[in-house]
Amino acid sequence: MHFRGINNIAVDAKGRMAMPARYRERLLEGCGGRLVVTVDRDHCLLVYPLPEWEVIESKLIELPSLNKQARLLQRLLIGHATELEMDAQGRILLPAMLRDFAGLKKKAVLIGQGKKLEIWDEETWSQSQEEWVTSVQSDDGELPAALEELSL
Amino acid sequence: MHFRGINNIAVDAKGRMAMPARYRERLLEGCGGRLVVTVDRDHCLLVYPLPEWEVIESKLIELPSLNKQARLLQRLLIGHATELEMDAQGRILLPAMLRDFAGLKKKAVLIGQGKKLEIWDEETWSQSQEEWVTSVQSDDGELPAALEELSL
DNA sequence: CCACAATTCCCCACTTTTTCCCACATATTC
DNA sequence: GAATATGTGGGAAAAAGTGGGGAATTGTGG
Repeated sequence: MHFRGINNIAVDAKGRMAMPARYRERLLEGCGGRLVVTVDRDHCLLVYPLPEWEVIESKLIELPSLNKQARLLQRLLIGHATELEMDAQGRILLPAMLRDFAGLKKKAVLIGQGKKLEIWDEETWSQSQEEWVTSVQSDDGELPAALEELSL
Repeated sequence: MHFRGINNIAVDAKGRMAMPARYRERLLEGCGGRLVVTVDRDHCLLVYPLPEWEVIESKLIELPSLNKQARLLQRLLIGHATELEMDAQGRILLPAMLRDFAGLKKKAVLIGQGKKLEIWDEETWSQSQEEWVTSVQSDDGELPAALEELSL
């Protein structure tokens, strides 16, 4: 019951993007099509089903307010969080401000990431992708313990 | 209940490939023909029976979201993981994006690797294979502990 | 409070992709 | 060599993706 996989999507002139059909039924059942979009440090957008988001939001709010990193995270994530719904065609309208943040142009990419979805500008995604493929295998020195033990 | 051995397979114009007959019955019994394909850093594709994949996926999701290496792995593996089923002829349709990633052309190679299968472009495979035969025996200096104790 | 502008929403129509099915070719087995 | 199983290709129906017009709503300024 997790999001996974990659989809090419088009963002039209009005800032709408069609949710892939395979996700729609699940989104309607799971949360009545109510979603929350916010931003990520890596300059992509995050899409959560509303109930999932609320869990994350309360975790964020609980963070110590005197910690600078925590405040930054709160402003970034909670500050940009926008609730929106799918229209009758299964599309969502991304607010202009969030589109700008992620540098979204016409072509975008939607990535399933477990509890959430990520939206990337296509160009940004493919560039980052190449870097990752090489960087993941190169610096094996700094891997956290959990990663070292991972068996695929 | 492990996959092993190597098969030459053809990828047709629509991106379909026939699963070797000896695997089909097992795949239907084990997971109702439900498979997950994702990518590997070595530019090949990995095919898991759905239940096997879900184990790996949950491990990945549990990794700390603030760790950069973890995020890269998540985006690479979960981000490309696509669920698919065999059709009536025992074929699977590989998404265009994954075919591109692995550089798949008409001729490919399917390799049993225990819990999973690997799909390689034939040319890439034969090239890599030669390199490995030489490189595996050369760098015995940096083996992790588990490898040092391995008795073949 | 009204008028105007901008944005959002809803609907329709078109294009592209995916899916399903059938048919044939090739290989294996008896 | 016939019969079964496997591999391969392609066509057509269905579904999904895409774009745009116009109504409705919101917001702004006079």
